[in-house]
Amino acid sequence: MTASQELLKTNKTTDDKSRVRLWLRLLRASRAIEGELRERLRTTYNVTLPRFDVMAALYREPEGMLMSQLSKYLMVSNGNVTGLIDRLTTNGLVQRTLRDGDRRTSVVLLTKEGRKNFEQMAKSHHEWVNELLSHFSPDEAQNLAETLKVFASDWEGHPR
Amino acid sequence: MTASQELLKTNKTTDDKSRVRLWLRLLRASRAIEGELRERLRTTYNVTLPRFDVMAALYREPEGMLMSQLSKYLMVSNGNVTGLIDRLTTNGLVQRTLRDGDRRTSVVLLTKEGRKNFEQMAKSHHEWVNELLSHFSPDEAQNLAETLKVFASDWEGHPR
DNA sequence: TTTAGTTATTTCAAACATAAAATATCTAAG
DNA sequence: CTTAGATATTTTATGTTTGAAATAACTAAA
Repeated sequence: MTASQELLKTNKTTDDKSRVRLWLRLLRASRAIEGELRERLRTTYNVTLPRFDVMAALYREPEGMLMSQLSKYLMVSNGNVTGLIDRLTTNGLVQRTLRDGDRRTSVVLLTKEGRKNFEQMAKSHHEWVNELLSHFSPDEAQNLAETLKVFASDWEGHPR
Repeated sequence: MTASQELLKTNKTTDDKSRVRLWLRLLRASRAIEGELRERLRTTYNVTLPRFDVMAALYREPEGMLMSQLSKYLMVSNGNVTGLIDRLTTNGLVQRTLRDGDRRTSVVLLTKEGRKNFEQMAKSHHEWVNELLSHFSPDEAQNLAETLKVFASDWEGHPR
């Protein structure tokens, strides 16, 4: 075996292991942060993480979003969004409106109460994230975020 | 306002935004990868991701694990593990044994069929992860993994 | 216009997940 | 020995999530 073949083999192996390890670390990191945020949202605001996520998505779009847009943006199934919106609607935080000429679609948006409610939570959420990621310097955070950008663009369109 | 105060303020702001952005990217990345692996596991092996995760954990411990160890390692609740193990047991992939002198605990381990079954899936899983993370070079992957190590150590013990 | 195919959403069944309460067992202080 | 507290697991109620099937509405070709 030549030196370059040896190098190639070595790289392949390192490669394999390092990527799997990276994936496991990535998964553990997000589970840890997600779990902590979930608990704080629950104890502080009596809200679940999925509901917070929905409200965060809707807050960014004052004009509202289609169910399918929400589903794609949050990367969860359509049926899942239906249930979440149903429950948020029951609580008066969200409302469905029929605005298009398209009667299949319903535009979902935060109610006034929903916006007010979210703004409070968002402030805490913001601080918590900064606390939980305080290990990273601003520069590190920026670099890391840039590195992870690929996924957003590469896979955005994947239908579920 | 002095120059240093200005700088401080600027840094604080950058800081805030970059960390939140990092968290959102991290979350999107793991959701994207997780979703893809979930689908491939389902279509190829007719297994759910949570069950795969349990089997992966047990595979690393031929002597078996306690329910509480599993729960902590996978970062999910106790009750959740009970259900997963129940279903895996029904399928003959996992078994509970009473080995200790402690009758509260049950040691869970893969059956022979479970091990054989997992080994097949693990091979594909390994390849898939390498494919899905192929955007990262081995060096990048290694560095990134090292960077994310903090979470494993910082939060490992957090009870849920 | 009719209708075949597409798109948007909901419904459904099963599984997954959480948090709190219940159960069972162990441990150790008195 | 008794019992108060700790530990390990399961049970329960509620909510989340998926994937497939059903429903409803739109679009465009014949």
